[in-house]
Amino acid sequence: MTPNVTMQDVARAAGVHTGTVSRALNEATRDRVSADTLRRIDKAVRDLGYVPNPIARSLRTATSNTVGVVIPDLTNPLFPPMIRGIQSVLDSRGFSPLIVSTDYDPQREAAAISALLARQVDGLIVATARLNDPTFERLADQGTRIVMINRRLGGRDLDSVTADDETGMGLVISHLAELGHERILCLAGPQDTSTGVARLRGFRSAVESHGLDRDQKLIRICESWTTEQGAIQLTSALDENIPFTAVVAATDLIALGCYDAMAERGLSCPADLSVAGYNDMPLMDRLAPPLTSVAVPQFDIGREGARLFLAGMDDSDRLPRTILLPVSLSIRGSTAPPV
Amino acid sequence: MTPNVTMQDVARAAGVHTGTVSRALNEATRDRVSADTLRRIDKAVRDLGYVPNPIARSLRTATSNTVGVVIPDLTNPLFPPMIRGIQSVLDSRGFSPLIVSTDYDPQREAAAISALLARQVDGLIVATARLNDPTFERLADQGTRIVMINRRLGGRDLDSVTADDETGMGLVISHLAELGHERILCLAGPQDTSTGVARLRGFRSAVESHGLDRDQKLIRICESWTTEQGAIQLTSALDENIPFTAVVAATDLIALGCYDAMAERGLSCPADLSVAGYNDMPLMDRLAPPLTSVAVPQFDIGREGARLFLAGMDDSDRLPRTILLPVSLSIRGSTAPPV
DNA sequence: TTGAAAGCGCTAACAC
DNA sequence: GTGTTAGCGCTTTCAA
Repeated sequence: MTPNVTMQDVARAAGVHTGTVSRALNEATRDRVSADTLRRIDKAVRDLGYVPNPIARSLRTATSNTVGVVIPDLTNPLFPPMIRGIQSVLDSRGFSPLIVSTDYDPQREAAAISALLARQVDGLIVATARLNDPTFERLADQGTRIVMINRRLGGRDLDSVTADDETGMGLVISHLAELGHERILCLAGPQDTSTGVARLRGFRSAVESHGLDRDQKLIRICESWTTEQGAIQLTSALDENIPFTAVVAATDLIALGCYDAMAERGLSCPADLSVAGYNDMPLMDRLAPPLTSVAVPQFDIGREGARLFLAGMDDSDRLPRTILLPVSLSIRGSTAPPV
Repeated sequence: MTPNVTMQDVARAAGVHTGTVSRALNEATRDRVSADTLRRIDKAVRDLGYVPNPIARSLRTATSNTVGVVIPDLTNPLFPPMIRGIQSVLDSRGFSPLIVSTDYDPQREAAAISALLARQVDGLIVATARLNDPTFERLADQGTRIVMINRRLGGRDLDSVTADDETGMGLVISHLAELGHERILCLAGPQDTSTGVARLRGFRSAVESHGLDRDQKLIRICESWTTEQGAIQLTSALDENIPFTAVVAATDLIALGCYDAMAERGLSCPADLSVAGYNDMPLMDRLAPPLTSVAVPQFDIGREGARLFLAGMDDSDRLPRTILLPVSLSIRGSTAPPV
């Protein structure tokens, strides 16, 4: 690889000892070195093309300047912008993200987390929280720095950054109510996640406050956040002949499944049924028809999550913070007045 | 964090020395330890919940079981599936990818690569190659293991996995020719990349072999692989009043730009103009209209790239291999006979 | 087959 | 302000 020039070499070239070189190269201790020595060391570093070995540093300091980023699925367009947000903050502080994809599988998640901890990450930014999973609280108790993004835990809250799901759902329902819809089908997400629960709660309270039909049959829980589940649930709702004129999905992928189910039945959107999604992922504005959706600030979620993480690094006993980011409604062609 | 149990602790518990523990825990040297000792060590490991510290291991062995993955843009839907492919292979061998996003910026790329090398990655899987960039050849000469995916280098070829771009472009042109198009506009990609060049070459030779119009004005080079460039280039082609009935874009994003430019002019696709993309990214089948595109095996590109990487790890002086993966054409609503 | 010992490159007490 | 010293946790000669 690189011709390994070590701190020893620099020390020799500058005529000082490695301890001094270390001090000179460290932001925090740099001022404890005389200006002249500093100059000689800097020159030696440049001349030799010295680049510090972070492995050795990590071994000594037991910190790795590395943070594990736990994502359910990299190919879900929701997450890449969050990762970008995370990287934008981490880069500026010399931290590197170690990204793992868990495929929504608790087993894989556990394995991935063990691997990350073994690699001595300085903490975790986690987008896969489930409500009744003690894993992260336990880790936090053991001193692992953890920030939840996208979803929160059930019990004691750790640092978290999520979008305001209840409000978001309220925006959709207001919009549909204004269009004149009275019976709205809700395809809720898995209820073992904070987003699944919060969006459903938002649906319920908005339906109530707008005086819409509160028929329990208008609520169906998807088993997963997938297109397939969206199609299955809408199909079976249609099969049951429950009347409704609009459907709001807990996520854009579920809404895509609605498109599929409707296509299969020869139904057209929004003529036969209005459809709204959630998250406003990239490309949702280009679908046929363009999807009305709640826009969540994906990049910002990542960015704020990383900031929270760094803040925690700087001050270990801060109280956990819960950040709720604002959402907005992107109104498009998939929603229209009922016929 | 974790109550740090070290190899020392295991050695003590098993009544042996650390050297023996090390041998026992290493696949390659495990058979040089007696069955009895092995048992005691394994028991101690379990009892104490010992997990090896890869940092210390890396410092000693100068390998990190880590590979840098250099991606231009994580939010480009083309890349996440490749990363999945990479992870699927790396996981099984205990390697971790270190993913960096360069934003198509050579400066950021250089910085990212330095950081990766400093972190002692065992090599690089690179999706950002440019034709006349000596960086990677130089690194390879210095002994860094490198696999190019998605794009290749210009000169001496390193290990690489790409899709068969010339053939792919041929498929599109054949399709359009069969529909009856004779003047096809090509929005080629940047010519400093192998994909940009190969797809344009494929266009030229297919146009020739089908006896279509070879007007040089029907070829325009985009400055970047972006929606914006697609819109700009199509708009200016339309402004110049060059006649054409179809446009083939070097990439789906460029094709999306064509959709935008056409919308702005009130043109409709495919009635006024057929449009074809390249890569067949996720969701392209759901656009309005669904985009005809060349499907490249994104996951497989990543997977084969990672395999090549591991093969190189196992046998340092293999000859570089160039893998060309087959493509197929996804015919959809954006292409139709000219009117 | 196992033990002893050295050292990967760095940081951090502690002296001076 | 700088040198000295002692490791961080592991692997790998070399002997026994």
